[in-house]
Amino acid sequence: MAVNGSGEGSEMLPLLSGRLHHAVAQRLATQIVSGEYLEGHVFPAEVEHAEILGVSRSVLREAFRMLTAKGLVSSRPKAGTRVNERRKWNLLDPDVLAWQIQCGASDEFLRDLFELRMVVEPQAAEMAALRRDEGQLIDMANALDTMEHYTLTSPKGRAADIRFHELLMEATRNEMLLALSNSISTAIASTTAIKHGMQDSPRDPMPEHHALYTQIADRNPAKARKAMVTLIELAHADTRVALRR
Amino acid sequence: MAVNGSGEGSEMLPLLSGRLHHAVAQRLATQIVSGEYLEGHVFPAEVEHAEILGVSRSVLREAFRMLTAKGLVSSRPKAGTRVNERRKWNLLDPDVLAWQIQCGASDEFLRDLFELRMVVEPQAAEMAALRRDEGQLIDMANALDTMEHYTLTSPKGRAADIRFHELLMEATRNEMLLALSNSISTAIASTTAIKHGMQDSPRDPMPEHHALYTQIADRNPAKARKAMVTLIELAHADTRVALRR
DNA sequence: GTCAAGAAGAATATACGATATATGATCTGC
DNA sequence: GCAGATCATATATCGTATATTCTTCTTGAC
Repeated sequence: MAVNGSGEGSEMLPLLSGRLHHAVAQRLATQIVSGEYLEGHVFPAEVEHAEILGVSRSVLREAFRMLTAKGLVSSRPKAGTRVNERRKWNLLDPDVLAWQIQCGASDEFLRDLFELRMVVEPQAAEMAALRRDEGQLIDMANALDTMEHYTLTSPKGRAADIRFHELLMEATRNEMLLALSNSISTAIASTTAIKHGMQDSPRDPMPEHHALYTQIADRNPAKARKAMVTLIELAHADTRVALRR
Repeated sequence: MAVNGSGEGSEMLPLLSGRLHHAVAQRLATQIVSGEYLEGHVFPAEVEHAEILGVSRSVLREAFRMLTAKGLVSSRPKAGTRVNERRKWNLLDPDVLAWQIQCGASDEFLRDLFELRMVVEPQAAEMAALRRDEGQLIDMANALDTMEHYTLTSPKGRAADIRFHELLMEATRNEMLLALSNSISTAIASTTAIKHGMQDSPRDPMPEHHALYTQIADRNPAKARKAMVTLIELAHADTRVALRR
């Protein structure tokens, strides 16, 4: 079998959770987004690289396919596989977003992320207020209830939070806004987990959520927008203090 | 060798342009987004599927890795590989976007796409007007010049158009907005190519582009926003008539 | 007799290694 | 400076072994 031969390989593969190629891809991706391998870096030749990592070439190749699909690397015969310039990365890919947060989000990253939210979500709140149907409204109310009950300190509460925003985006009846929201949500989820993983009591996020819900229920686009702006501003402030800036 | 054995394989692989796995991935992706294989569809077992397509299993697997990375499919042992529900697709991935247009964009798709542009780009124009520097302004002017010279009927002209919007997004100094714009641009580029591939004279798009440029040069965020709104509205109208709706 | 829980089996993706080919960057010669 | 040869490299194929998990059957209890 010899997954990790003699004294050889790095063998810090993260405990081999699921599929191997996925683990390898995650490992390489993390090293890339963390800046350990910077733009233009060429990886060792496949055969050598494979035995360094202690996996077969097929696994390594499939891992690189995933990274290629997300724009992180590109490989050409003879030239080898190299790290792409940042502008080629699929920054909105959920995985890429998650990896970046996992590797310690930079100040600029958080600024850009919340700025993007501020561009998209207030407008989306307007649209949701105009287009939502009764079923979505009920689901949103339920999501808020479970969110209030479990609070953001528990995974269930955070899931409800995500579900609420997802329903809101669903109410815009625009698939692409929904996709964008999904990407952002997964990113935010990580920061939220960090934020509430710390003990210094996080502020209660329910008031602004209820306010937003009310405006959407009332079909009031202008006020829904303002409520969303407030919500994002508070979330941004919370995240900043939680990450000590 | 035996890429396509006896009377067997489908062998309609699109002329084997670049890498094989890429071609296979594109073929499968196209069939998925076109609705030929709908949500929940399970593909044949790897061995069988590979010989149906006339490629090796490794190639097929690597192709599926790419599709998995983009959320189109997911595969588990014993269960096989199946098409994911649409809400799991990375709709903002440049490739996914391009594939969808290539397969004939639906009305809803175009509506969503331009709605997304209308949400993001006017705001981005505001930010660009406030944050652009002189270098970017010069590059934008050059892009407009070449765009005007070659017109949108030539690839060079279309490239200049894309470059102009890219520079605008770059001027927002927000990496994620830039990434989002890149995704949208590639999608729009395809429609633009179609639009100007038809003879019924396309309207001259330069006036609104120059107007937008002027407002950004003047650092006037409010007017830049309005100029962008106008530009998008016109583009949307053009696309709609070009695609006969 | 019906239903639920558990165990045996089978089909499948996953992983490994060896080998052959095509590509393109680099060097060589003119 | 340009054309061709060279050689390392990604690419592609095949055969085999393993791990997973869905299916099905059995077993047991109600």
